[in-house]
Amino acid sequence: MENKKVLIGMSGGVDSSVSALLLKEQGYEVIGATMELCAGGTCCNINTYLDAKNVCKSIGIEHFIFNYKDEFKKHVIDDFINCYANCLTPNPCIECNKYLKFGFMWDKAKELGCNYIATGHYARTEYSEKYGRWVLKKSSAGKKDQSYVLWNLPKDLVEHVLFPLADFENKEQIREIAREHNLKVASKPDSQDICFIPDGNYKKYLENNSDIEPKEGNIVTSKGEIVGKHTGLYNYTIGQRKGLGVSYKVPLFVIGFNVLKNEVIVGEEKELYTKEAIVKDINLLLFDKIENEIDVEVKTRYSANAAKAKIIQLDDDTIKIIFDEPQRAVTPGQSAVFYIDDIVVGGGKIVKQ
RNA sequence: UGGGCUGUAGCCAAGCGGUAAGGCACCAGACUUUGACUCUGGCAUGCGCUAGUUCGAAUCUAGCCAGCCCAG
Repeated sequence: MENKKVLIGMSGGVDSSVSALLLKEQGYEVIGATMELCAGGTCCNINTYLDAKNVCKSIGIEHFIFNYKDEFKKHVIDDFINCYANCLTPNPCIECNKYLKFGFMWDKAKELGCNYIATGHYARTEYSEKYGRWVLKKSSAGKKDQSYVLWNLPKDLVEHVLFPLADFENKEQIREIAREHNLKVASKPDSQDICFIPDGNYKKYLENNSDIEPKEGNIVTSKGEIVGKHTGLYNYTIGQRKGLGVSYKVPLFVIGFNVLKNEVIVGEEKELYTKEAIVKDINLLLFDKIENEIDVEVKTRYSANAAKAKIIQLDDDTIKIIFDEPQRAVTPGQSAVFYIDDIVVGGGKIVKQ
């Protein structure tokens, strides 16, 4: 008999609550799990647990709370701090998905005898005849699609992952379902900031939680002209325009850093475009290895449009991207995710432009 | 001290007699994994100062002040 037991990660929000409900309606044996990740975050306050527990109670499933604070600190927060300390712009959600949701939580699922793990992400998994394997795909949600933040989940896990929201096109439909079933979280606002920095003030967070210290320096143009002062390299990301406090003939954007001289380098918009990029720490989902150059579409930021490009695997851990058209603000630390049609080929972390 | 030039919002800058363009910065809102990008909206009753000419002046005139350049 098929094992239809699934552990679903529940954040106490609308998406994961409705996901649990849908799985139950589809005949799965559902267990809800809420991860305790950090004290005081939007993901981990007392209401989070209560909301999740209440939802589970009203749809009639079991609910557990698991403490992963240490793991979260080690794999997500420390990485986040490290990135900023090295002038990289991190995606903490990607680390959290890889290590916590689709790592430790999967271990827990197996312990509980589950064959599946589920989350409320807007993404899709399905078996592809063409490729002869389970694939991760974009959801129907268009702009809300979250396949980008899932590129780093373990390849052999794809067939054990369920995304009940795969076919929904917008969040209103999901809220509607929640209302129909009288779930109290139906109107809960979307989360958006980084969960462990609820006020969005990551500058203050870094200063209070790491060795990083504000160290003033010059803002210089690519030609070496000093145009202003910065408040510490970690406060800036490539492509940034606002908050420089520099007035110039044309808008200036951050185009790079000179770590040795503690300088932020700024330039005009056209200086933000690059034709090539190198990514490391790659994870390939669709193929085991990329033999030759292949044509894909690449997203270099969560909200960026996919751009046509060729990718070449240089070694086990490295891929070179050559864009058909130069791309704006390709930023070290961010993930590049490759797609063929709607299927996630894989991805990697951008190391240099 | 003579000669020349300049003085418009935090910065750059149009206007050159008809009732203050624009860009940058900044602020607010939308969007958002990013105080990122993008979008939308806001931002000089006043044009170095003081008099005058005029129906009307940032625009013309006089004096003054400040800065820059050249000469000494």
